[in-house]
Amino acid sequence: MLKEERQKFILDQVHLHHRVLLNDLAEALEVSIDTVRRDVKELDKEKKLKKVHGGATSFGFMNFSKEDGNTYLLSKKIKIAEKTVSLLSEGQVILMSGGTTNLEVAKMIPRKFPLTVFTPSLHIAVQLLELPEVEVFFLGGKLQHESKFAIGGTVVNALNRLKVDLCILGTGYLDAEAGLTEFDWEVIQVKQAMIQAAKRTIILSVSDKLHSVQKYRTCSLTEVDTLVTELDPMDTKLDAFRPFHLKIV
Amino acid sequence: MLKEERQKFILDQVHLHHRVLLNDLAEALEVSIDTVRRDVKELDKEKKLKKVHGGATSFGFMNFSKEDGNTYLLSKKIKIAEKTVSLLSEGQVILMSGGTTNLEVAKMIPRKFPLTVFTPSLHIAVQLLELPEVEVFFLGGKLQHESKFAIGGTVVNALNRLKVDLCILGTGYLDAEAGLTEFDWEVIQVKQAMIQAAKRTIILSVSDKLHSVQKYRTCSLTEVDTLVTELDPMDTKLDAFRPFHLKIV
DNA sequence: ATCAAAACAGCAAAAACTTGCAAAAAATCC
DNA sequence: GGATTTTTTGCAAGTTTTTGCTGTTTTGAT
Repeated sequence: MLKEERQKFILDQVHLHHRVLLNDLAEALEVSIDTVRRDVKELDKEKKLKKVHGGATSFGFMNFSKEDGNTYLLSKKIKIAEKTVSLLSEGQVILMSGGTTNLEVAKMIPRKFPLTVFTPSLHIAVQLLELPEVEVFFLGGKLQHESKFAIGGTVVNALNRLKVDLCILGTGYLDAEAGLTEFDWEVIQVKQAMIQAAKRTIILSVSDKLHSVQKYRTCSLTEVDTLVTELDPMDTKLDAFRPFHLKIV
Repeated sequence: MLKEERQKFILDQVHLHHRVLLNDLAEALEVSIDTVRRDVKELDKEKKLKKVHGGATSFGFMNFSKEDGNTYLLSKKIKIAEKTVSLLSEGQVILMSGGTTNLEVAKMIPRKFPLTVFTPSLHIAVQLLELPEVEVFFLGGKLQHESKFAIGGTVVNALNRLKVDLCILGTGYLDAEAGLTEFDWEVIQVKQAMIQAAKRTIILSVSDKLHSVQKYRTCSLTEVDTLVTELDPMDTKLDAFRPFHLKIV
């Protein structure tokens, strides 16, 4: 294998997952950790990535720069993604909806973490296919143009015949009274079926979206098992959600 | 063997695989490693490729642009795509398989050309979603990691319940005797179901793939209605395919 | 403060590269 | 055609690069 190939692989991985561990790289590339270390050092010198203790990250990652509001939001989502991934177990069969937060979860899953994932989201599917140990099943149906999300009877029917360990709902607006709400009725149908098909449901929400209500209701908070935000679980902003039997992470 | 031929071969290999090892070249060309080294050094000086330790890479190798610098093949595929699009009618319901040639077709469809497309290929689906007038239905199933193509019983079942105007088969190897062949058995199953579900079938093939045979057979040429290549329909290279009731475009 | 993991520095073996050179092949000239 | 020049090719000796391993130091988390 050429050094250039190795470095390209490393760069691809960094861009794909925001961060990588040297150990994982060494194993994936079948070279010693020293070689990977040297490669990363070089790439760092060329400003292609940022070397950190134990691994490497892409630029803009963990950059809490105030000027760029987007990176700020991104870091919140990454925080959520980290928490979410830590809730997964190897070999689980899970459902994942769409949304950028869920996309971060997909990016954060370790390279050799066996999993079976069903999803109606094109973006999620594409991202997950980067992971060799993840079996990806796409829930086919009519695709929405902007969201790249599959909707319609086909999806719901497929979900009705499914029983999985876990459902991870990405997007969505959250409110203690109104529960989980959406502005798209078609998406509601799919998400409801997803919740039904799963033993446990996790919802991910950046704190900005808490206490906001949309047109249609997906479910009440009692149907949800776990809530993941970027906040400390003890944060007072989350008090409104404590009356439900939620595990707050 | 002439030096010129050798260097042409080297360039072809680099363009095809984006990288080559000097050792492989020396073996393939049956010359000493020094000769290859000198050739590569020359080509590097002429900026035709980039010499690296142990081999050579094409330019843009490190640019993670994904789009290959396979320009000569690409131009053929674009030619095919143009011809194919001209065969479509507004409002048709069609099936599209995967492959880079079909991807060019998807890129070539005019922005306001109403169409309904069913596909098991992630790449094709993503591309088609750029077109506001195209309704995209994804045939869900288990996704292959490299090809991003949905396979398995779910796909085949969905196809069995479908009846569309047209099926456009992208990849695949073509031979007058052997018919349409593939190296992946799972993909065969899906393609066969696609052909069954369509009234008419068009196959796209760059002339390089004509007269090549793979392990498994998708169908015979009698089941196909139209063959699109980048060649002139009267080209003698296509003579072998005329005995069938094909429309050659 | 402690301890395990990660980084570093130095070293040695293997692979790749360079240079110089001579034989072989090709081109040129008479 | 034959001699001569030029180019090309393969080989050998010496140099550089790459890589994995050793032991040591640093780092980060508890």
